[in-house]
Amino acid sequence: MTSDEPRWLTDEQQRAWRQWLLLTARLPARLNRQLLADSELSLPDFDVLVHLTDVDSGRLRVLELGRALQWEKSRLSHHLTRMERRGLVRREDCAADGRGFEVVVTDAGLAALRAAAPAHVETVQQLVFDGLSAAQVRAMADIADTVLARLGD
Amino acid sequence: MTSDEPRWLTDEQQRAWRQWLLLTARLPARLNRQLLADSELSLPDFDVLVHLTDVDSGRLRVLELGRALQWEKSRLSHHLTRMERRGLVRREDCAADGRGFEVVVTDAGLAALRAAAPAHVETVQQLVFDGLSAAQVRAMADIADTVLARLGD
DNA sequence: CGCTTCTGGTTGACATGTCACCGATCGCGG
DNA sequence: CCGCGATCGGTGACATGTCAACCAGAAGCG
Repeated sequence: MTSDEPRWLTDEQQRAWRQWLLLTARLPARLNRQLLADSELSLPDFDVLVHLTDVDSGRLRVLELGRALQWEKSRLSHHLTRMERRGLVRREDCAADGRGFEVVVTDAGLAALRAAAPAHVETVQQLVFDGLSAAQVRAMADIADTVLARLGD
Repeated sequence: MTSDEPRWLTDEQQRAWRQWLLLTARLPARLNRQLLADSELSLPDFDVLVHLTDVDSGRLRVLELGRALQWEKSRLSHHLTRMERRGLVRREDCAADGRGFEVVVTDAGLAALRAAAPAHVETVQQLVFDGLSAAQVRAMADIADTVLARLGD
């Protein structure tokens, strides 16, 4: 038996896979370009600020933020350093745990987010949701859920 | 009328969107890690080699390769330089057009691709397709087609 | 032919992301 | 209280990706 023969993709799968690869490369690139052109924020900056402002306090432990974004800690650390240098967020010592820090949105960060959001959301609407039926949106969420579950954590 | 009020995402859309963002961040990262662990290739390397070996001659104009991958030309140029340094591909002058180059897979590149492919395909199967129904695979392709069409080109 | 413009591709500076490793603190068992 | 592994987070070196500027050959046009 050739039981160790790889399970190659069927034509259907191959087509879906290649299209998906193209999409995951091009859509974020496009959104990033739109954000940079219309605001002071990059797409990663935007993500960080969205998650921070999701919470009332506008303040999150680095670890919590990392969990929400699902970023590696070193990536997050580097990015926070860059955002801190630009005055978008601030690190503050954490009273409860001497090792940790809390990340706080600054006024400038909040202002930048508010300025960037409308055009960004409109772009997402136009590029993605305007073309999809409600059923497709559900399918998209289901597919993402399924695969994310297989990725673990 | 507040006709310039941004069209915020509905809850359904918001959920689908956030899951999709997570997926597009984490799945490529995972695939890249698997490739690097099990072979000499990164995910971008793999993409380049797949497209090159798609053609019988194993040789493509830089421009053609760029179109197939949908990469920016400078990204492709940088990446080819790195791959050339590692002996995976070779640039050759193009007879038909003095400005252009042809990219050729080397024996080492071909060997690396053949060595990396089985484990990579198996990983894609396990993480993605084993969890999805045939209908979901079709939905995935349709969604990708639709959004790619809206991205233009 | 000679001039301009367009095109294929490269380069350098810089932003982003990853890996491997470090250092401090916490928390728990002895 | 001490010791020690686990946890929180940062750092440096490096790979990857982007933007803008550039250069050489091609192509159109007088």
